[in-house]
Amino acid sequence: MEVSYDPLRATAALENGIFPAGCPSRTVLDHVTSKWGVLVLLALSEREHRWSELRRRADGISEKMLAQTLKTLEQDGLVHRQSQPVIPPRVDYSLTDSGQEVAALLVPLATWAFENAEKILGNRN
Amino acid sequence: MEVSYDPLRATAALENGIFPAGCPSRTVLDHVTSKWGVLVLLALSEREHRWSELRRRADGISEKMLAQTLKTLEQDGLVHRQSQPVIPPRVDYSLTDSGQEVAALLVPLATWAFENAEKILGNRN
DNA sequence: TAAGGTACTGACATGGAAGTTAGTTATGAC
DNA sequence: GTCATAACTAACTTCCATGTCAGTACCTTA
Repeated sequence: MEVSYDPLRATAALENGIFPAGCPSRTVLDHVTSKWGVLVLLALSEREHRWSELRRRADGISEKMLAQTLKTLEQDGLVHRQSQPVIPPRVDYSLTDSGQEVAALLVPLATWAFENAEKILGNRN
Repeated sequence: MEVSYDPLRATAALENGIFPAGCPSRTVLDHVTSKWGVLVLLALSEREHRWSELRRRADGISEKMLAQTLKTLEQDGLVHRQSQPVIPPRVDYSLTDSGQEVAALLVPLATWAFENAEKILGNRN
């Protein structure tokens, strides 16, 4: 998968007023940068996960929030849900092509946060 | 400015359990991916802005939220605040080096959101 | 026989994020 | 003399994201 990024179009997009309030890009941005959305996308960027694995990987998430987050991302076409009719139930979640695109952009961001966390929060004292 | 990104360290960071709950990276990530934080960083990635300019650029933001967001980003050492002792007051905000680093990662994300918003929210019907 | 894993859903509660309104400071414009 | 402006702060309120708890269906293991 290749993530294409044309700086000219980027500039055009951000040029005047950035995103007006209520514009769809805001909604999308909110979904993918949401507290739990980021973590789920990051986990899935590595490999497919099943429900219970995600629950452990996104440390601290409640079941309700995991369900909600996955539903949103699935509706957005970023996450693919595949349930197998077995007992006990087994559901696998993976990224769609679009999902892979965002995840690829999210990973460097998370890495940056991880590497700079100390320095940044250190300023605070 | 060059943003260095070493995929090996990235993998190490994300390898086990991603970010544990309550870990500082989560806080940092929350700051830079917050609803208004993203918009402010994007605006400043272009050029220095004064308060009232940011207020217009981050369409829909309240004064309270702008103040709060800027204060957080300033404490994090991502945004530099320079006030001039003139009447009426004039305060300019710009990115620090760290700020430029994150902003550089945020721009492609925002661009992606902008370009894919229609497609993504279109799924929804 | 009862306890536990799996993938959920729904009702209810709450805390923190966000909005609203008003006030401040000092000056220049009318 | 009073209105506007710029960049805020503080108090109060509202609302939504999130948490908590309970329940479901079916099977496996102890």
